[in-house]
Amino acid sequence: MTMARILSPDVDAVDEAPDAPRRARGRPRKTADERDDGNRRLALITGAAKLFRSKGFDATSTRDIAAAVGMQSGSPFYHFESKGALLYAVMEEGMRSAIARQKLALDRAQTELSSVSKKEVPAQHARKVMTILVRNHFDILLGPGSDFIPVMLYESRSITELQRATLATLQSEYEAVWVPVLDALQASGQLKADVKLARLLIFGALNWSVQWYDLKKSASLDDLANAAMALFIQDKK
Amino acid sequence: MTMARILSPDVDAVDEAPDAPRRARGRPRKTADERDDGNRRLALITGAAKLFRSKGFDATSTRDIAAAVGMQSGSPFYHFESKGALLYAVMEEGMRSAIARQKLALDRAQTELSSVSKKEVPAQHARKVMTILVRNHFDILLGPGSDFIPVMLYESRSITELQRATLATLQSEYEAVWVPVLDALQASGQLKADVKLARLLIFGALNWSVQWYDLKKSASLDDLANAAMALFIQDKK
DNA sequence: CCTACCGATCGGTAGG
DNA sequence: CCTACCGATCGGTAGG
Repeated sequence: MTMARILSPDVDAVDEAPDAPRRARGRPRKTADERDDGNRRLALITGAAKLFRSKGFDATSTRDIAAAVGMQSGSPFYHFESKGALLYAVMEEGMRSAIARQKLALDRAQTELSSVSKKEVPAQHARKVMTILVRNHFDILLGPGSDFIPVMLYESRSITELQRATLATLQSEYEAVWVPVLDALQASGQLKADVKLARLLIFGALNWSVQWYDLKKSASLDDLANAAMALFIQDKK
Repeated sequence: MTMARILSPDVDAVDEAPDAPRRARGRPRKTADERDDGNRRLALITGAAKLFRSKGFDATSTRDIAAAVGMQSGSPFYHFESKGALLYAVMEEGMRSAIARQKLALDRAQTELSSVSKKEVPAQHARKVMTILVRNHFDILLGPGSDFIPVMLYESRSITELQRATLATLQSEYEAVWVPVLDALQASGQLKADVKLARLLIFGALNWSVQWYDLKKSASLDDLANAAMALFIQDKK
């Protein structure tokens, strides 16, 4: 899990500072406390994400969040400037994690695919990559610990324009991976719609699943991914 | 516009009551006032819809709504029991209007289609009907006065379970029209995915457009509908 | 991190 | 529908 490192780079940086004021050397307690600091921050983000997703940002009080991680009502503000800063932290962490997971999924698939058929028909290759991307996206949206991205998708009204702009950069990074794949699919006749609109519509279809998907009911994430592929991408004949 | 009648059936019913207590016969002022009552109620719903869509339900105060229609802070509660009741009224009106508009669009298309080709290939027919449905759906989501359905789609967390259940009935009515069309498209090989999942994914793709569609930018609603059709529905060859 | 607290806002109501 | 108002809740802070 790279979450903690991504979340609070500053904490790690201070860890080995040469002239820490009143920190006795070799006292393991302090070190434990510091790591705890990061954990508390992370706990707040995780707890907030869960509540923001289920109740919405506005309907969640900072007291709710504090209680969820076993703090008193004022304590979250020791870690975050404001409720909005906490929301933004959830979203940014969600995007960084999503980008990392997408890279990982592609790398994993890359080695598998290339070992099977080094020089495959480009159209077939594009289809396989697209399947990986879709399946991974469903995992990010609906899999275990999937509160961050849904919060980002459905609560972006509550962050500032500047924060939205920063997030947009990360979102572009995430979507950039899809563009050449969609281009290739269109070039081979497997995707008929305008590529830009197709991308928006496809993400809509996937992202909306947050509204209706129920783990306990029938369809698995694999089923979902297969249905989405069958719907969007035509067979190359 | 059938909105007013749909919204407050009770008002119309009382209008001709034989023994209205202190209402002088033939005083046109009173009649005007009563019609105004309906207008105020409708104004509240319309104003609330606009605010709920742009700021969200929780972030909109009943004072905001009152101000938007030129009332004092407590006055909305003369027309609605609670803020939640106002939200629900927006949603229910949105669904009833959407169902009515969908029927209208289909009727209009029906006469056109049948005059051109009385006995058409079923596959071609299904495709045309689907195009009508998609285009109409975009109109409901993004066209003029399109605040009601977006509010219903994105604020349903804030209504009660019972209200959600009632809305679900209306939503089923709306979606029921799509089912045979999708079945026909699948039967003719123009739709490859599982029909139920396809329906959910397609509605997702359409509904998500609320998040990104910008009237001022490039694509028209026709463009959108065409792109969606090209993406989901394959050509019958 | 906790305790104690503040100012602001909010949904809603009584009484006209 | 307006005026005046209430109780509750909320984000946030000071001071330890």
